[in-house]
Amino acid sequence: MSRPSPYRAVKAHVLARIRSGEWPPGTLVPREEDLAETFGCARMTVHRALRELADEGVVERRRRAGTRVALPTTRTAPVEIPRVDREVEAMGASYRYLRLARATEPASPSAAARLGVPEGTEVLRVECLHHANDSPFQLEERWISLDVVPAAREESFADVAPNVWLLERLPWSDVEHVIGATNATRKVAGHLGIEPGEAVLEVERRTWLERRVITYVRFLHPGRFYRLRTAGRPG
Amino acid sequence: MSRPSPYRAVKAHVLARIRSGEWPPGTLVPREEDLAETFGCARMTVHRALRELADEGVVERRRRAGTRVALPTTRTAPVEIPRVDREVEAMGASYRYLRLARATEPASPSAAARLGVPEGTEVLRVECLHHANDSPFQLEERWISLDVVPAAREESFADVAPNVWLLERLPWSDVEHVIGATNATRKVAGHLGIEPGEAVLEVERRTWLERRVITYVRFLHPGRFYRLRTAGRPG
DNA sequence: GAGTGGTCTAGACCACTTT
DNA sequence: AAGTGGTCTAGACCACTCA
Repeated sequence: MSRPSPYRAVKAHVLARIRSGEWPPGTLVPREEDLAETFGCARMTVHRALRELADEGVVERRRRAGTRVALPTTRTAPVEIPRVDREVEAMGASYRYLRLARATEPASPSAAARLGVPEGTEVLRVECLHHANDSPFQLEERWISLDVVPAAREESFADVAPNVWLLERLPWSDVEHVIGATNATRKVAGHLGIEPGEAVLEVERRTWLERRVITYVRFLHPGRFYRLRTAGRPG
Repeated sequence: MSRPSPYRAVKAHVLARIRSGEWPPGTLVPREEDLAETFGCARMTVHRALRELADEGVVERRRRAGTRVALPTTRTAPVEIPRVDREVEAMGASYRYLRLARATEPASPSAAARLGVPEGTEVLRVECLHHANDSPFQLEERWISLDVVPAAREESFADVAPNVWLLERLPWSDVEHVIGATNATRKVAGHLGIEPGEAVLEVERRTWLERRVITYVRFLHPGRFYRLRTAGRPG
């Protein structure tokens, strides 16, 4: 262990009491001023420790009412949705990208709804496949709003994956994910090298730049092989 | 809008530059001291703003090297895994819990591995079903380590869901989730009221208390109806 | 060695909520 | 009205990392 800085010491102290069960949910944590005196440090130092614990959902703070240990039921764990190419490489496998289709076309009702544009607006649709060690790992179907990203009209996406291309050019302000499970259609099964009807993990993502949808994308993964993983702590 | 506090103003200023594209990834953000002068505030105030942006993954900071706009590719979005009963109620549906089975039994090899106990150790297995408006919403199979939670031996779980019971009694220090898709077996399909072979969303969760696994649980949701959802921002 | 961020202090005043 | 957290200041010194 290294010497913990004072604010870390305060955090650790409070967390240890909570985890040991000594301070069950609802317990009133000592006032900042008292903790500062206990630890022989400034109130700002204690404040930072408690503020971070509050940000992490470990405690709840209200002026006048003080700081209380939060009910663990209100806490949720973050799940990370990784970028496929990096994930493949992290597994020590070789990554390969293959474009299946690219077309500018009038937005279908569902695509228009998801991109937030009028039906029939010209949008770019790209379909591609990501491989790990030459076996299909992710099937991607993507719509890009040409209003927001006009430069995409000139890009073939034959060699560069759309997510890489987009991320290098555009910042984003909001993102939404929807995760579900579905049965592989014959077409999907053919691309992923599985049997029709096999379960596939479906991740849909919409990305915004200041209220306008940049892109809507649907990823399909073979359910037998692919998992989303995460680890988290309450604090 | 209300008057933002100075540190929020600094955060907003930096975020706006990044989102507008004026500061693309890799751009060097002004030094704390310079920003403090620009905003006419103390360096600590700027520091807090930049520290929060760094915690959120928007910028990367290194001593001597300064603060740089992070590559958006390194950012990930959090997904919240909600508690089922609350989720059902949030949809305006009525929630119902049904215990299917409860038994203390020697840990099978796979259960032992997941709980981190020797094979054959006595563990508690609970199987139950969660309903929304009387239709099955989630099938749950759970193993509880009796070494860590001896009190569970006396609880029937006939009326109280294990997660609620556990959360009211025990704090936790770590959690891991694995999300995948699988095909419903005949038994699973029967419980969930779907056809065998239909895609189901599978969420596995392990919860630790200081290096010891409290419980391992596997949730199965009908893929046709259930989705995990999230929304996030880069900062 | 020099320049950046990381942390801390010992105050101060403000904002909010409960009494 | 009083008590709590929320924020800020104007310094200070330390830790790390690059040149």
